[in-house]
Amino acid sequence: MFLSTSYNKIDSKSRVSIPASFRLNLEKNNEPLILFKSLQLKCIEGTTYSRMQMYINAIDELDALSDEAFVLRMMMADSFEMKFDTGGRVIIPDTLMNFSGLTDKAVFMGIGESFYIWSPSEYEGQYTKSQKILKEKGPPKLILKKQSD
Amino acid sequence: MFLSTSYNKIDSKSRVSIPASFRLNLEKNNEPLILFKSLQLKCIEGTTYSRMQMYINAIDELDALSDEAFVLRMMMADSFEMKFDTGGRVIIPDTLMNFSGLTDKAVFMGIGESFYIWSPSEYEGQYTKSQKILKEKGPPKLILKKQSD
DNA sequence: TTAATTCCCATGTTATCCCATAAAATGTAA
DNA sequence: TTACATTTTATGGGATAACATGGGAATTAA
Repeated sequence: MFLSTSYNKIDSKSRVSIPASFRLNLEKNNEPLILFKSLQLKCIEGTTYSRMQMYINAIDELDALSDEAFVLRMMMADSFEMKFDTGGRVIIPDTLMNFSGLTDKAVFMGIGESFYIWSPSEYEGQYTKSQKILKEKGPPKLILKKQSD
Repeated sequence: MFLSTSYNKIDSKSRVSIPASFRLNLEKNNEPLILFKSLQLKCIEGTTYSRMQMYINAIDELDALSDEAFVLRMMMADSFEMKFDTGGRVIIPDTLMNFSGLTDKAVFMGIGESFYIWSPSEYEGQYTKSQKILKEKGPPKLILKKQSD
């Protein structure tokens, strides 16, 4: 799974190191990395090939002519399979750079099954927001159950 | 299970020994250790990989746009998988050190499925507080039941 | 040719590994 | 119980490997 947060530099060639622990997680499961525009937030989302496959399968469950299916198909069109260089870096496509407002620094934020890539300023804002929610509403009440897969 | 309390030193490299009994509990079940920011308290929380996996699974069950999911994702971003050196130590990430106010001494406090890491002063305060509540309200009334999983 | 892209190697920093020692706990025999 | 040996823990420091990053050569596209 993808955990923890790290700041990495984006160089003049749009190259950025994917955090080693994220890479390890992908290699361990022999999974290519997919980057795409987040549907809810102003950031890039990264995940495994097989989780992306689950999204695609989910589209088939929807009414093919519905707005939801339309939006999801558009998301697929803005998805990219990444290739790593020998140093563990990828080149972020321009459309994703522009969409997320990335320039020279990227914040990688592991959220379990996937991760977000933010511009530092956008990240700060979201983090503050989460702290505020936590303070106002308290921690989420969860019923944990052992997974069954 | 994580039980009992112990004080350990944090050295200049931010290394600290995880109490042997905690380590044994992890090794016995072949579980990696995860450290993360407590949602309620000013301390670090430690738990098993598989328990963290349960939290992640819970995210997918929630509405993706809900506040609960948002806070849980941030919790993942503030979580770290630890690697032990041959002496049973881990390096505590800077963000966790700062968040919990740790400097050169850590108090490990086992609470069953997970454990807390406090700065000594914070620990003292919490301990006194719990004693006070106990004195004022008396012992909590519990309904014990055998676990069924 | 001129960009842009891919590949490869160099570097400083940081984390990880490995060995040594000290302290504590445990065990054993008188 | 005492005295001593053995094992397990906690901790310190230095060597080594890994990581993030910069830059240049080779390759491809326009």
